[in-house]
Amino acid sequence: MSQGHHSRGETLLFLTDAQLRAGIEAMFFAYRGFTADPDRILARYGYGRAHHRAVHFINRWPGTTVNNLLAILGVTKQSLNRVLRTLIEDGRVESRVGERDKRERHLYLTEIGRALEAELAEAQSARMRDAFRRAGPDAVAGFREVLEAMMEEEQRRQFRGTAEAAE
Amino acid sequence: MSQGHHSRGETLLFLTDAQLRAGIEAMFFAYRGFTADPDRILARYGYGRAHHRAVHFINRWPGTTVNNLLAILGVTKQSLNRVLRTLIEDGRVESRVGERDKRERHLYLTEIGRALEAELAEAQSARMRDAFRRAGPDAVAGFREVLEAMMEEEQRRQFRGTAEAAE
DNA sequence: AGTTTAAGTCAGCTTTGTTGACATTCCAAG
DNA sequence: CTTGGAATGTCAACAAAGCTGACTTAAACT
Repeated sequence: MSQGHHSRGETLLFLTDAQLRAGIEAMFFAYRGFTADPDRILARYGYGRAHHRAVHFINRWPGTTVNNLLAILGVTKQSLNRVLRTLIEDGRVESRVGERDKRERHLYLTEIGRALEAELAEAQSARMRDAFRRAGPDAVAGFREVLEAMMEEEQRRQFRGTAEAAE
Repeated sequence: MSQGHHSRGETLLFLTDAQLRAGIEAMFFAYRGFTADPDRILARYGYGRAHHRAVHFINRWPGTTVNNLLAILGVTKQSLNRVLRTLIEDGRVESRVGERDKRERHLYLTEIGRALEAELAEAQSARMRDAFRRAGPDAVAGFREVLEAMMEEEQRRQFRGTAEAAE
């Protein structure tokens, strides 16, 4: 059992198995809380988490192509397509054939699509804001650092892209 | 955008939409990284995330009953049962009739069940340890605080239970 | 004796992932 | 110019893992 043996001049962390396991369980429980509010809203519309993710990232990058979205979401195109199809049928997403390259489809939220996105974002932001307020500014910075360090390399690059585009 | 502004007193935080959205996306990407390694291992055994969760918590609380596990995992018994049945058939989990109350089944990992758990835990811990080391001790404390604040009330109580039992 | 509780089963449905096959479009080599 | 391959997106079918509802069995409680 890895005794967290301190060490190094720099990091000097006692990381026992118990601490790591607590971190793992915290991720599990927190992620459930994180998705709970949107899930309730989505259920009212007959949507699932996959719809939420699509709507979120289309809102984030209007005009993105299906392929772009695939790379961000990390699912197969067939899986994304099903979700996209229902959103388009319901008039929440618009798919425009590319002008330069007609193979591509550019995706946009419609008026009611934006309304849905706003409703979901507000619910999720409220919980995040609450958690941030309770934990305080220093904790928030640490939270972000650890999460970023936990991503796969490719996701980290994507995240940095979105995060700085956000400022 | 979003100047973090540190007015103290309590926790005055300026939380812009961009900051909150970055937090939301960080959770999304980090959770994917968090589950990526175990997913690869599970696939080799023909298991899924549901099996991982069951094995994790049975290891955590040996002798726990089916009902306990249901409360922790937050799924229906039909759903859990399917997973549990395959784990028992494969000889990774043992189900013992309760001595005090014979209606109950107490769950334990077998030798090979513990081996699987250890393999999964090691992979997930490695990434967590790495993230913790890179982010540093203060960041880790913040990470834990924010995650705990993000859980639903009931999950938070459960987590505190597991976390302190861990120390 | 009658009710409640714990566990499990059967059936059927939904969401969201997967592969495989296929149509359309673009582009570049011949 | 044509043609063959790569890129993009769609359709079909299947699997994992959630869900609800109805029910059984055994044990415990009152």
